[in-house]
Amino acid sequence: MATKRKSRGAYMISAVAEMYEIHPQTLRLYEREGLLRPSRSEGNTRLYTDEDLERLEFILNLARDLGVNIAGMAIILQMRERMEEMNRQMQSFVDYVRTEMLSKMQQAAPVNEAGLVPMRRPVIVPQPARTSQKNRK
Amino acid sequence: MATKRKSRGAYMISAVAEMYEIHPQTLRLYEREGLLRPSRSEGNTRLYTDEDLERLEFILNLARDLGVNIAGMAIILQMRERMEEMNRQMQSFVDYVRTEMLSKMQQAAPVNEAGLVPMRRPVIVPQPARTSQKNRK
DNA sequence: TTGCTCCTCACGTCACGTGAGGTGGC
DNA sequence: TTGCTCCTCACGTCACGTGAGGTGGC
Repeated sequence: MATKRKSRGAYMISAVAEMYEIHPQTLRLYEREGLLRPSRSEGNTRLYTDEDLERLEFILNLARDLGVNIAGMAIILQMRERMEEMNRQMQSFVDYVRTEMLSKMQQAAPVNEAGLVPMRRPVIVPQPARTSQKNRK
Repeated sequence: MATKRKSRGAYMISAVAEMYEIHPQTLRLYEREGLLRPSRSEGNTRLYTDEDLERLEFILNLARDLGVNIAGMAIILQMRERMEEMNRQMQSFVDYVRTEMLSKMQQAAPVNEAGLVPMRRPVIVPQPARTSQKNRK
């Protein structure tokens, strides 16, 4: 399951099926249900990119290890994307505040940088959403 | 489904079953599977609070309208809690930054408050997680 | 007693995964 | 031609929801 991919190519369905020990029909099923969207060759053959495979690994974790059905996987994938977006916005805001406070402070009355952000500020450093639910119950 | 509750009491299983048109056995099933945790009376009778019912509404939305199975619901409920926690932390950080910048600024060189937070700052006001997935495909 | 509660066991239905069968392009 | 691809149809299994049946306390 922790299979690592190195190349940047695209994989045909039988290669993916073998890598993940999954039936080709199941891959087609997941696509029909909207969980995966591999591109197609000119001859209409599915081509799975590394990004597709990362998504597939997440899906297989939900399906096999956790027993989630397709409807649940669709929602969970969507929530995962929202959490990742929230993390990005949070990080961008934190970065903004750091630089903005720094420049404002120095402009007003120069202080050493460490003093600008008090050590007792709320801990908000976001843990990436990633695969963390795997480790819970 | 948008049933509103006003009282602050606790409900026995048949009352909840009637309110939500759900079989009492299904409520017991959801509890056995860990989705709901109603308290019990001294005589061991389940007592559903308003908080339990809010959670039940969310569960029924997932089960009936979206077709999510129990394993999926458990994960989605867990992710919902994490998103709510992230929103709280985000809001607390925003509040902190506002007050802290305000005080620092005024302490350094008094300015009108509107000038402290530039209008072009990143938009990060978090939409509450709530039931928003309902409105997406 | 009545009408609720608790529990366990069992069944019908449906979603998911998989297999078969037939087609077509590199 | 061989070995892949595409597709549809159909079946077995299992989870979910529900019903029955028997118990006990307000």
